[in-house]
Amino acid sequence: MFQCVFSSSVLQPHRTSCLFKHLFYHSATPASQKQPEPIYSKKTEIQRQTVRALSVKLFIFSALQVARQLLLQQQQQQQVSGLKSPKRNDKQPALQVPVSVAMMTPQVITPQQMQQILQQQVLSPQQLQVLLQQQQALMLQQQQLQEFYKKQQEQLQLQLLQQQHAGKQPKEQQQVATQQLAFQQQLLQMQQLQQQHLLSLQRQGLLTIQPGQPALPLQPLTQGMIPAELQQLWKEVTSAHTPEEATGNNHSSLDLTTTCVSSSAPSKTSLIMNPHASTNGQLSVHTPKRESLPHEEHPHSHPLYGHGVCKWPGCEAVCEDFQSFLKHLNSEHALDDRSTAQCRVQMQVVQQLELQLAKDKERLQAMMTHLHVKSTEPKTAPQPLNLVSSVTLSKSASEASPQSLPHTPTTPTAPITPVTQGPSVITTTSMHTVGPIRRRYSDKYNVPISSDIAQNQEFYKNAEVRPPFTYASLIRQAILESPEKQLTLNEIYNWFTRMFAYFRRNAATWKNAVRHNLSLHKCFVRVENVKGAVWTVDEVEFQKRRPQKISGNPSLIKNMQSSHAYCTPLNAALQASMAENSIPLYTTASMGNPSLGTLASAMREELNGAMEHTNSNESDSSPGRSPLQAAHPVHVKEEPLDPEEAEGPLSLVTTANHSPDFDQDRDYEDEPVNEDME
DNA sequence: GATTTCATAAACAGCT
DNA sequence: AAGCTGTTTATGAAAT
Repeated sequence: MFQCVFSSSVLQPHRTSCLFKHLFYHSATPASQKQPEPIYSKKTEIQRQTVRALSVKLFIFSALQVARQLLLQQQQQQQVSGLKSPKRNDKQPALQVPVSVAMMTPQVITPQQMQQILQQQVLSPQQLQVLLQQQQALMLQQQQLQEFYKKQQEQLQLQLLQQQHAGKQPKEQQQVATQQLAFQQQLLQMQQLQQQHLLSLQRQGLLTIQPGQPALPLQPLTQGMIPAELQQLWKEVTSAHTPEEATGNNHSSLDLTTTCVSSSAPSKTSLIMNPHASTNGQLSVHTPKRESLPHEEHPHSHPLYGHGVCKWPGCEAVCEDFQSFLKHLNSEHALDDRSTAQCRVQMQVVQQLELQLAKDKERLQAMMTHLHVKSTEPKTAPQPLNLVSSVTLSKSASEASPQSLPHTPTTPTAPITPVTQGPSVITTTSMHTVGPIRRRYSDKYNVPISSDIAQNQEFYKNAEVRPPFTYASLIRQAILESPEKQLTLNEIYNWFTRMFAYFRRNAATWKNAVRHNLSLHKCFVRVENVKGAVWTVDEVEFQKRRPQKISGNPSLIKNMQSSHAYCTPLNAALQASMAENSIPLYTTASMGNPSLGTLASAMREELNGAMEHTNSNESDSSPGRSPLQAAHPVHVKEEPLDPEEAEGPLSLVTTANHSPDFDQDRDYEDEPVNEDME
C-alpha cells in the first residue's frame, strides 16, 4: 500500500497532486517511514518526505472535520438524552473518537465543547483544566506549524518548478532540503506529541482508541537525524507555548525526545493523580524526593508496603525493610507506562468495589428493613459485632421462612412495627472491620447457623464479612449441607470459599484453622473411605461440647434444632418482644437475660416435641437426615429444621436429585476463588 | 482473677 | 522435594 508512496514507480515524482492523493490515504502508516528505499536521488527523496509531511498535515485536517462532525452529533445527542452514567459512556466508541481527535485538533473544538466531552468521562475540574491547558498549548503549536507549513509548501512548489525546468542549484536545494527535513521531523514530533497525548489518555482510561480508528502512528525518532536548527525551532515552539510545562520540566538538555516526553508526562501525572491530590499529592510529580514524603509522617505505614512485601498491584516483591521498599518503589514503579496503566486499573478496581459496596449496602438495608431490626442500638453498643448478631438473630427469628428472606417478605413473620430505615443500619463498610475481631456469636447460643447462612448467603458470598460463627460451627454446617453428610477436607475448603467471601483470603490461615478444628474437636469424625478420608459430624459430641447457656438443659438444646417451621407464630412473638426491648438481641440473650433467653428456650422446648429424636440415633457416624428424609419425604420444606440446617434451595435441590456421587460439581468445578472483583 | 472457648500460628509426621 | 493432610502444642484474646 504505502509502497505507492515511496517506491512510487507508478507515480511520477513531479506529479505532486497524484502523490498527494496517495499520501492522503496512507501517510500515517508507521511502516511508511521506515527506510524508504533510495530509488531516487537525494533531492527527490527530500521532496517525497516533504510531501509526505504535507500529507500528514492534510490528514490531520481531515481528522478535524470528522471530529467536528462527531462532536456536533454528540452534542445533539446529549441535549436530547442528557448525561447518563458516565462510566458507560467512555466505552462507547462514538465518544472516543471525538475525544481523541479533539485532543489533537484543538482549533476546531472550543474549550466548552471539550469540557462537555470530558465531563462525561467523570473528570475532576482539575483534570479538565489541565486538559484544556494542554489543548491550548497544542493549539498554539499547531498554529505555528501551520504557518511553517505554508512556507514549506511555497518552497516546495518553487522547488518542483525548478526541478521541472532542470534548474541546478545544488547548494540552495540542500538548504531547502534541510529545511524540509526539519519540517518533516517537526511534523513527526507533532505527531508523536499528539500520539503520546492520546496514549496518556488511553492509559488513564479516558478514552480507548478503536482498532480501526485512524490514530496517528508513533514515529520512532532517530536523534541523529535531527538537525540542530530543528532542535532550536522546536525549543522555541515548545517553550513559547507550554508555560505550564516549564514547572515540571527541569531538563536542561533539550533534545526532542526529552522535550516530547516531558511535555506529555506532566499531563499524565496531573491527570491521574489529581483525583487523589488531596491524599496522594506526593505522587503528582515523580521525583524521588517527593516519594519519600509519605513515610515521613507515618514511618512504616506506607499503603503500598506491608508485611515486608510491596503491595503494588501485581508486584508482591519482598522488601526486607522500608528503605529497600522505597528503593524498589522508585525503581520498579516509577512513572512509566506500566505504572500509569496499573494506576488506572487500580482506580477502576476501587470504583468497582465502591459500586459493589453501594449495592450491598442497599441490599443490607432492605434486609434490615424487612426484618425490622432496629440497628440503632448495635451502633451504640461497644461491640462492633452486634450488628452481625442482630442480623443473625433476625434471621433465626424468621427462620420459619428461611429461603424467602432476601427476596420477598412472604414470611409468616408479619411486620410488627412500621419500619423506618434508620441511618444506623449496619453498613458493609463497618462490617469489613469485623474480620480480625474474634468473637463467638450465634452459634454459641445455638442459633441455627444454617438459617443465617441460607438467608445471608448472598451477603456472605459477596461481602467480605467474617461470618459470626466459629470454625467448628461452619465446618459442621458444611458437612451437614452435603448430601452424604460427609466431606473431604478439600470439599470443606471449597465450601468455605464458596459460601464466604471472607474466606477467599488468607487461605493458609483459615485452612489451618479448619484442620486444627477438625482434629481438635471430638465432634468431627474422620472416616476412611474408598476414595480417601472424609469428615463427618458427631452431633452428640457437637452438642455436648458447647455450654448451653440458654436453658442449661443439654437435651433441650439438642431438641432446639428441629421444628423451626412450627414456631412461626412464636417467632413473630419473639421478634416482637425483641424489637420491643430494642436491645442488641443476641447480646441480650447471651447475657442470660431471663426474659428473652428463657422465652426463646422455652419456645423451642415447647415446639420441639417428639419428632426431634429421629436423628438422635444415627448421630454417631451419620447424623444426617437421611432417616428423616425417609420419615418426612414430603416435608422437604421443613427439612432444614431437623438438624438445624436450614439449607436453602440449594440443598433442597441436591436432596431432590440426590445422586450417588458427591457434590463434586460444587466442590471442584466452580472454583469460587475468582469471584471477588479484583 | 481463674477458667473456658476460640483463633491463630507453627512444628511435625505421614502420605502422595 | 513439595504439597497436602492430619495431629499436636503454644499463645493470646474474649467470654464466662
